[in-house]
Amino acid sequence: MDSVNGIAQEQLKNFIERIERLEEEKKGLAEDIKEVYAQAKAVGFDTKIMRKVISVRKMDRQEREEQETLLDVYLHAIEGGDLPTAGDPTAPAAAPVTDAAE
Amino acid sequence: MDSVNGIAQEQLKNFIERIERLEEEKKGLAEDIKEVYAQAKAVGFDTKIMRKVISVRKMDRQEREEQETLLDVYLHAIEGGDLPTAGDPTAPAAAPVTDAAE
Amino acid sequence: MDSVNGIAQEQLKNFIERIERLEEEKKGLAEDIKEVYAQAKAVGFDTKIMRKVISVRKMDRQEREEQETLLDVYLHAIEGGDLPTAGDPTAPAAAPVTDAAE
Amino acid sequence: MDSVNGIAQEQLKNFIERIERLEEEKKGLAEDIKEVYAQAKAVGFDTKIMRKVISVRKMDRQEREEQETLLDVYLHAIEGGDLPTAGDPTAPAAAPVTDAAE
DNA sequence: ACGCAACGCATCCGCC
DNA sequence: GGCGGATGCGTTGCGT
Repeated sequence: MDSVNGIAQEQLKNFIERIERLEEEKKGLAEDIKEVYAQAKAVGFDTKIMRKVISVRKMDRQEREEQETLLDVYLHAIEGGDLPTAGDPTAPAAAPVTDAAE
Repeated sequence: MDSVNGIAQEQLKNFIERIERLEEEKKGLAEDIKEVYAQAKAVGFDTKIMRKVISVRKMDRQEREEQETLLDVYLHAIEGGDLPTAGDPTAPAAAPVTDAAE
Repeated sequence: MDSVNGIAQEQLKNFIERIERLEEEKKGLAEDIKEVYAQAKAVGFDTKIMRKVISVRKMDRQEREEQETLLDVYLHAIEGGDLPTAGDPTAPAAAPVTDAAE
Repeated sequence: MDSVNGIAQEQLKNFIERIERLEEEKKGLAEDIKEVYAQAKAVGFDTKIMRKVISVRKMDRQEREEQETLLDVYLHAIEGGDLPTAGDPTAPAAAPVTDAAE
């Protein structure tokens, strides 16, 4: 029993150390980012606006991805044979797919 | 004028791209961390407890650091000569209140 | 229907007023605190150091609390019977890593 | 000298304890506020919207206050005789009045 | 005017 | 799928 728990303990220690290591690195990157902002400010840029710009660009990217995903869903629906009977005009190929929207 | 603004614009672009790059990496690390937790959970560890352990260890470290900087600040105050001559009622920069804590 | 919405509205009004009242008081306390610092400064204390001292003491308290809750969480895990029978490799909720800290 | 520093220490201790006490109360109020939001949520209100409402009302109040202050400044300027020669359109009634700022 | 710290907000993850 | 809690981000205010 001792050896078993010992193994578990060793495992746990490893997990925790890995996580702490990764968080260290993450923290380091956060500091790097701060520094870049500081540099930008030092040469006269308005960091507040920069942040806005970055966040907008981020949203754009997210939006693009969402649309790609949506497209994938459509393509899948077609391939999968979920396609409504061809020739039936009342069954739109590009139907709501409501859950994808939410 | 065009060239001047062009330069600034170039600079800005560089700053923003650097930041976005760094944030990408940061995001990657966050994902790595999540994954480690997932692995730990998969072999039976309680992630909630793990998180608690990690946060406590983190606080330990932070507290040690804080105390060090507090000490620095004391020393600085003394060295700085801001310390009034003893007997001057207007003065002690800040006496140790350690015993008051308990 | 009118009376129903009227009731909800009344309720909402009460909630909001209570919150606003509480925030007023909070703001008042913040001002009191500022004032105490001002007094201390007026008689020659270094407020920067005072702030540091207070923050360190705060961290002390927080750390103590965190450790207590961590302990609780350990006990809970044990009591809860979630603890696997010793020898079950899938199991230890989270063994004490105290020695790993140093 | 010992007694002098002793006095200062006592004073410092008092200041710090007063501040800590006040911060305790502040924290208590913050918790109360959270609780009220929780209650509101429990009976079906959207706390996000509530927050918006409260912040808008706050801004309104601030705006009103700003305007009152501005009015005071005007009145002061008139009473104080800092008023530019009447009839001179180039000398704005709302001139800097720097000391009013303090 | 600057940097720092507190606050509130939005997001995300885990739990129910 | 909703809810609560935790984390990280951005904003504001304070002190220097």
